[in-house]
Amino acid sequence: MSQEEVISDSEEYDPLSSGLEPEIESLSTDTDSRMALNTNKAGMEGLDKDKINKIIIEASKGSKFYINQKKRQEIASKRNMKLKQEMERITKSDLERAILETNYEIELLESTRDLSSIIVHVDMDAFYASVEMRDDPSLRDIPMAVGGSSMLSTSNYVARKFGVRAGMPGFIAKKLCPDLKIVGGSFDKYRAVSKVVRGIFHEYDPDFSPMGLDEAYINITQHVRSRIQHFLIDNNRELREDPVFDKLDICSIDQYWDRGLVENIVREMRGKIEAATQLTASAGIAVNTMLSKICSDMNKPNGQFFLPPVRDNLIEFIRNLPVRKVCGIGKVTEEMLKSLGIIKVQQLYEKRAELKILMTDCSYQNFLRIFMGLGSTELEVKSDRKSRSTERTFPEISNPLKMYEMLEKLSSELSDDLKKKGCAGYTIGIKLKTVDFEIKTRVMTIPYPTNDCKDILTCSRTLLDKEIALLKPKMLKLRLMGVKVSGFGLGEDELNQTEAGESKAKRRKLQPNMPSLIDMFNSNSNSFEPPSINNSNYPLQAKEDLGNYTFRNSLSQQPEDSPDPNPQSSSTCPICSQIITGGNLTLNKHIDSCLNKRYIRDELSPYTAPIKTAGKQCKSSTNSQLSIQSYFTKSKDNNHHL
DNA sequence: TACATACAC
DNA sequence: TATGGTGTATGTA
Ligand SMILES: Nc1ccn([C@H]2C[C@H](O)[C@@H](COP(=O)(O)OP(=O)(O)OP(=O)(O)O)O2)c(=O)n1
Ligand SMILES: [Mg+2]
Ligand SMILES: [Mg+2]
Ligand SMILES: [Mg+2]
Repeated sequence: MSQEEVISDSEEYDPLSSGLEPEIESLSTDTDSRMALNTNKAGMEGLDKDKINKIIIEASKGSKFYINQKKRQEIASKRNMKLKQEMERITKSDLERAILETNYEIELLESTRDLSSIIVHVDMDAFYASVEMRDDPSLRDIPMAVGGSSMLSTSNYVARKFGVRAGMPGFIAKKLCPDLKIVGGSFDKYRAVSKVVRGIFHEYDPDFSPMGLDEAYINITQHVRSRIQHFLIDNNRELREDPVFDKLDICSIDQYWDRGLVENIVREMRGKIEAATQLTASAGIAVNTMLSKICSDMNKPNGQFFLPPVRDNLIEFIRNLPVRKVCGIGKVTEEMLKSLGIIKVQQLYEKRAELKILMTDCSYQNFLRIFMGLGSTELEVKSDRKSRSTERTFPEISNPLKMYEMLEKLSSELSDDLKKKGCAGYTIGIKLKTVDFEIKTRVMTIPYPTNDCKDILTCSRTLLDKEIALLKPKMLKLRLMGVKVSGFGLGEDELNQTEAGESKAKRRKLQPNMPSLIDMFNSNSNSFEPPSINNSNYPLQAKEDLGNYTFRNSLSQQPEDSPDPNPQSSSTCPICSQIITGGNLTLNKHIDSCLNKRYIRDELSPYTAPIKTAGKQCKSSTNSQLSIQSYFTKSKDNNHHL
């Protein structure tokens, strides 16, 4: 039972935990949350977590990945301690005031409660794995997963019993389950299946909202109502025999939330999916997206769960759940809340005043809505994509020439993709992941939108060169590179349609006369970024295929072009463009200080979980401050509404 | 705007 | 031997 006793033999000496902050360290409750098995998934109930985690940790220990996870965990843990201390320091009077405020906000929110919509969340069971099992019967009864030895996309339910799940490296999964069969996937196949499934969703709600390939939110309110209508008034005999009405006593359209009817219709939809694809789906039925999403997991696989549209029912339902079940609350938020003593949604409610004081308004509002069981009752119209990107993991690269080659491939891919989609953006970015799993992103904005391969390459090279220069004399060792274009503004099609579009288009019409990026770099006139310096002293072996890129030389000097400057000369800081005199030592010191300004803002990084998940943005709380104030002025006269 | 972080699938 | 790829939202400066 007592874990302290069990782990004593594996306890490590941790230099970070000695000395300075003994009381904080001793309070640490979270040591492995980032590495441990995440059982928040259907089919993973009742596993021997301790045994599985031991294997996972054992297989991971000492790896660069593990070290990085540990580091991040430490940061989050410290942030959580501090948060807890802040909570303990809240004064009684502040708390009382916050309770009054929060109760009033709850009351306002309560008045927005809408139980009228039937929101269904449908999600395919073990999607990729099920497709592969369907197509290869030998996989059907054995533990299997889709992916490779370094990463699994998903696993079937047999494998989940061993702790094997999506996002787990295959080689670790093999340790958990030596008989695990790992098969490679084919995205095209899943996309094709998805198309079929979406066709069925469309029959029930033309405005359904897909989330990824295997799931969607479907508002079937209208479908059910018109189905009743036809059943009641249509003289068509076939419709009168609509089987979903079997043994039900439906005599009015107002009975559209009838449990039997709604469940039959959802069962029918799942049946159509299975008939069309030989794959099973599960569904959740509730009054909003937040709840229906949770419900679709309740009876997985091949099941459905109906949450009655009754306020007290759904509040009881949600409050008994661990906060982690809620979409948008992941590992980090779970741990953060745990440090405040919050595990179940009920405790979210009990600590509402503390949360109001401690959290940003956005997070706090989100927690309010969660414990009240509120969510989106309308599905959002699919909004345009805001960015496109491509990235790749590879065996370590530390030679910049190889990095350039990679950027070239990525830029070309991204450019093709952008052109195919007919979009172009002002902002070009790169993503780098070092072999230590540290992630850097760098972006630059240019004066006109582009989807041109050369432009993307030029910019991404500039950004990369800057990082290389910055890190010198340390070597940049990468395991991943990526390129991204964002800031689309208006797409090509839209440019000439709206009025705003036209004026924007006009502003961009200087394009024909606008110098190309390359020209801008060459002329060095008023360049939007200081010219990059690549005076790194890596061994740069000339390669045949470098000749293709005439702009390469204009972009950044080759190492021999800019040898290490005279130790006494002045140079430009690649970060702030300031001119630094006094040789390399001074320059490096300056760069270090710039680096610190740039990357080390705060010992504790902010807590930044995204709130928006599915459905329409909450229209509520546009002016909660005003509401609170009006409450206080009002409450002087009548505070009975508390 | 730029960057890091968290989350979903 | 080995820990993914694509996209969005949020906090801070
Ligand atoms: N980290 C992840 C999670 C999921 N997927 C892919 C594979 C899944 O099959 C598909 C759908 O994701 P789900 O979360 O719905 O998981 P499954 O459908 O596999 O299982 P479940 O039955 O729990 O829905 O997305 C992925 O590539 N990487
Ligand atoms: Mg699924
Ligand atoms: Mg899914
Ligand atoms: Mg969650």
